[in-house]
Amino acid sequence: MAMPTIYDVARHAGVSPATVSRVLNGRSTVDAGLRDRVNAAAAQLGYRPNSLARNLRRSTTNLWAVVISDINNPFFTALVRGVEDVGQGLGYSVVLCNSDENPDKEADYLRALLADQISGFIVSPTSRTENLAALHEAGRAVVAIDRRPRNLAVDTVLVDNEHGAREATTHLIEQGFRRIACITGPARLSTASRRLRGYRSALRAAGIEPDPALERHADFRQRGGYTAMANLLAARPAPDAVFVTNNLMTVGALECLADNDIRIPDQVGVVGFDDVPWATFIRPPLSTVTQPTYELGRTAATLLKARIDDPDRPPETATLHTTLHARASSRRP
Amino acid sequence: MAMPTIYDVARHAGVSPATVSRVLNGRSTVDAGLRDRVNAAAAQLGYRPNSLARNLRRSTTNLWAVVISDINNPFFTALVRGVEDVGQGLGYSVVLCNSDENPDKEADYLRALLADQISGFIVSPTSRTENLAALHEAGRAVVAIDRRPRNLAVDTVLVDNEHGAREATTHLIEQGFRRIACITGPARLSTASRRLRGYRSALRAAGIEPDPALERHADFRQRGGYTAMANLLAARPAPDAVFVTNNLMTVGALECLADNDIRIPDQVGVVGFDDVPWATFIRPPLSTVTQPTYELGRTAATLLKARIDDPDRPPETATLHTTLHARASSRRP
DNA sequence: CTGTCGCAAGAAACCGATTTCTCGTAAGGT
DNA sequence: ACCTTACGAGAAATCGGTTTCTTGCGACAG
Repeated sequence: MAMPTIYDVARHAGVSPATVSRVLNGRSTVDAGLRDRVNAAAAQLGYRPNSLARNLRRSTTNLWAVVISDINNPFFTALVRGVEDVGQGLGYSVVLCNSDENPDKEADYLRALLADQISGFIVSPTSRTENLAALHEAGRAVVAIDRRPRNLAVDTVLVDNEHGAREATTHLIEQGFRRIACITGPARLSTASRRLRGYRSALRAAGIEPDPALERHADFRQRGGYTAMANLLAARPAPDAVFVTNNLMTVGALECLADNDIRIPDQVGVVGFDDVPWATFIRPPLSTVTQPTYELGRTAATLLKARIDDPDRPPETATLHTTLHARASSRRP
Repeated sequence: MAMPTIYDVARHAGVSPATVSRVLNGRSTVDAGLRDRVNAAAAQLGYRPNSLARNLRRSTTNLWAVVISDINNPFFTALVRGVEDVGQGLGYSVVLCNSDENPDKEADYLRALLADQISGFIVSPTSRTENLAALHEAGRAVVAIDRRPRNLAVDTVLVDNEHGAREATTHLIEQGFRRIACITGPARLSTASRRLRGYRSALRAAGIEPDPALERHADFRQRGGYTAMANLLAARPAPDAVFVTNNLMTVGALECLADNDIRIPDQVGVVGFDDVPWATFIRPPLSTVTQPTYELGRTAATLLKARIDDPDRPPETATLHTTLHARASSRRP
């Protein structure tokens, strides 16, 4: 019932607890005979070290916290999976927290976790940088993911948002679309503004002046995408294509187009950012800019480990690349 | 830089650490003047108790572990969110583990977590019950979710799988479909077998003898659903409808039908188990049996708390209800 | 033969809280 | 006025490990 302690093992092997600790951690040379006796005793009793006690003494833990902004978004869950797989391999467990894009909730979580001796943080930061800055100043290992925190030099993992957006928009232009709209996220998030910038720069490169009447900021969720699309449909002259900068908003936009019996791509061409599992089998198949989500998580975890091992290394930004999958939703007949 | 300890607060307030502890936990009566001084000192120093030390002394933690079998499945992530929201309200953090439907990986996780003084476990068990049984025998609070563990009396949260499946199948029959196929999950999982049983019982109730040639066991993933569907299409006479018992396999089945240019519901009617965000806007809209996923998580968390507070209460099984959303994919023209 | 050095292993301190034990003071009863 | 009782608050033990300090033994050099 009660777990055996290191004292039980010591007594059982006829040595001191210090020696047991030394054997189990392999830090110091111990007589081979004693070592075997300790190992045998530990095995026999089914001893497992109490990590609370160990971590209290070492003042660290084997926990990582991942704070994401929307647990309902498959983008973030795939990312968590990447983090988890790497962490697991290195002996860390992952605590998952969902900030819901709410800076106060994020602050609550981080404040609580700060007291928990968590050894590393991977955060998709909300707009308010102070939360992350506080962690960083407290000397904790921090990696920002998906979004670039303003005015804060921490390790960061991003995708090349501007390039991805430019590629998507250029593709629409090449297909002959001219009045191309863009539904992007909250202006305060770098992800949203970079993608918007890429969209605009593609238009300009093709000699089309970006029209503010065709740009919408929504909330990166399904509902917001629906509303923004409905809103765009009322614009005159109406857009003939739309570039939607995340997966959930793309779902909303498609739902809106379906509700209004608008044919894709004849009446409106569509390209979405982020992959979705059903992109290929809906009719028409959906064109997407896919991100290496799982790899983003793995990269963040790797950077976090490097930061923990060497807190003084200069901060690094890893930028991964997106891939355009052009399918029928953006193809001019 | 270094976090202040209870000794710092005590010194600052001119009292003993014991008194600080008493004030902060509100367990005992303390002179109002001292109380205010302690609170002021704690606030001024920004004191947060070190949870490692607290938990070591109390020999418990404020951590819950949720072990799910597929983090890529939105069903499980919605569920985790329900757990997390309740846990957060009660002061628990949630550690997320992904067993990937692999009993060995599950065993590794649970063994590691057992040493971590985790105070509660919510697990969607793989087929091997021993892992869960070990936890239970070690006296830990455990709640099984989504699947009923064989031969193990622990708190369990389920949906009424048999009823949901019967309702879906009956609906297909009422719409005039006759050769109704079923793609279900691994036979060893109660979820899969119960849904299959509900399907069969609906057929029998309508005077149709279940045909083994129309039943397929796959792996609850997209790929498996695709293969099973392809396989079913080769059956002679071919099925005129299919009931798919989870969301990811439904995606695979739909993909397969699309690849083979099979019209839904004219050639094959479709009903899926589990909701998906895009059910309403694909053409035709997808009929689904939805589960109250978020509520499942909340219920599991509530049961877990009750179990932690009273380890001796008799095990309880909560069964939540599914809802059939009949849409165009299952409607005979 | 003796003094020094190295090293293995036990003893004890420590991490930072909570909780039990102890003591002193004030209140209340006779 | 004195003795008992209650209670508030400090001292010290405790949780279970790790790490530093100390000790004792054997080896080796002078």
